[in-house]
Amino acid sequence: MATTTRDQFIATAQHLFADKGFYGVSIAAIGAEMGLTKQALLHHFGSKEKLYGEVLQRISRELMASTQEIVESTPDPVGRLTELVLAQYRLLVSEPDAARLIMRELLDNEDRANVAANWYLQDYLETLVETALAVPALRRIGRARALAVVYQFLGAAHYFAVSRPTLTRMFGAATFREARDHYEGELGELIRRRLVPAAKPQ
Amino acid sequence: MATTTRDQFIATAQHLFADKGFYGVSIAAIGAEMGLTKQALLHHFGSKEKLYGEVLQRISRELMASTQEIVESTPDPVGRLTELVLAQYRLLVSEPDAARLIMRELLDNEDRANVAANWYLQDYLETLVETALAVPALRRIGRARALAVVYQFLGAAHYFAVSRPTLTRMFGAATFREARDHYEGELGELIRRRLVPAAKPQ
DNA sequence: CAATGTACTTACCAACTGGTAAGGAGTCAA
DNA sequence: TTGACTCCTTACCAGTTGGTAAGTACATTG
Repeated sequence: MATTTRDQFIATAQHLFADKGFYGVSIAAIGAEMGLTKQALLHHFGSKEKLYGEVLQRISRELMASTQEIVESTPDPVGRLTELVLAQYRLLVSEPDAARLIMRELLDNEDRANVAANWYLQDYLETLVETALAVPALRRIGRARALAVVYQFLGAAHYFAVSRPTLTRMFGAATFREARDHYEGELGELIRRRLVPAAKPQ
Repeated sequence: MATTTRDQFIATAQHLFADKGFYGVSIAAIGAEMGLTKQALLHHFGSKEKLYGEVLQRISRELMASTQEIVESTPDPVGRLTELVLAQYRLLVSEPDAARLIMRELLDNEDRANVAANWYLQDYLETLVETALAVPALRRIGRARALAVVYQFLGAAHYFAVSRPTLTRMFGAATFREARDHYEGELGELIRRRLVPAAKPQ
């Protein structure tokens, strides 16, 4: 409970930036959300961009942590690849603000602070590709094509993690919840089927 | 070539909005991009939001067009579902600005003008789900779970359509191009494997 | 030629943007 | 009790935001 004002700023900013994007949120609005003035924010972080950078860095660290752990504990490539994606999915779904922010970084294509998020994503993708190339069914596929395969897994995970508001509006809360409850299992199924050797040539 | 100023405004705005988001682009900037003042823009559209709405509407119409056509021409559910996703993928990849804008709409969760994009997406998803439920391997799966399955396909497609800048920066233009060249084929493979009846219980 | 309409301009506005400067209130150590 | 430090404030700034008002330049039409 001993969250410092500084940490609260980061948390509040993460939520607002996820909601409206970097340009959509003013530092005054972030301050107001906490009952403070924007100068309190500037006192702690110096500038809006630096605050944004810290938000991104915190998210990156979180998302990177699980990867290393799985790599070390799961030697079998199929299991490792599956678990790498599913763990990432769980993280993104459990922190939708983080998921949306990363997605925005993917879109923004500006030089701003997105280096932080990209470092994480690059490391993560690199690991996925390497693992994919160790899967028997994918061994002779080549790096670029392996990237295509794992990117589909990641897309299926990340896209859903970002879609709750829209899907809820479209299909209602109950249907969304049911879909969400099945999503991880279905994602596992999708991956498993793709990693299995091709069926006999009909 | 007889593009009116109005159409040019929509095209320019689409590109800039895709790049920086609604709040990241000023109407003055859109005008300047065309060598005009922002009042020229206001003359044609009345307000920034209305322009944004028109951009979204145009994209929605484009993306909706292919769907109906495929539904009518492809009776087999597996083929139809596959083609619905692949056609959407092709469209999104061939118009990355549109893809990025739709993705932003997915994130924004504001009431602004995103109704336009959501109408398209809802119709499209509804069609996907219906088709999925007609696939033998998915028949007894339930609506919500079918939504989960097709959403994975869409995620795999849309996510990649949005990622060129980032992937290029990370892996270089050559690797990206190679991955892109394989992506549609791999996406088809992913879908096919998921729609086939489950393998014999190991 | 006058009238009307379209496509644009300059001039202006209040509100807000991120950021600087300076100071107040509290704590803590010498 | 004095000085220094942290955390926050009010006051202020120049630049930008979306938008209004009013006019200019130019066709089209009567």
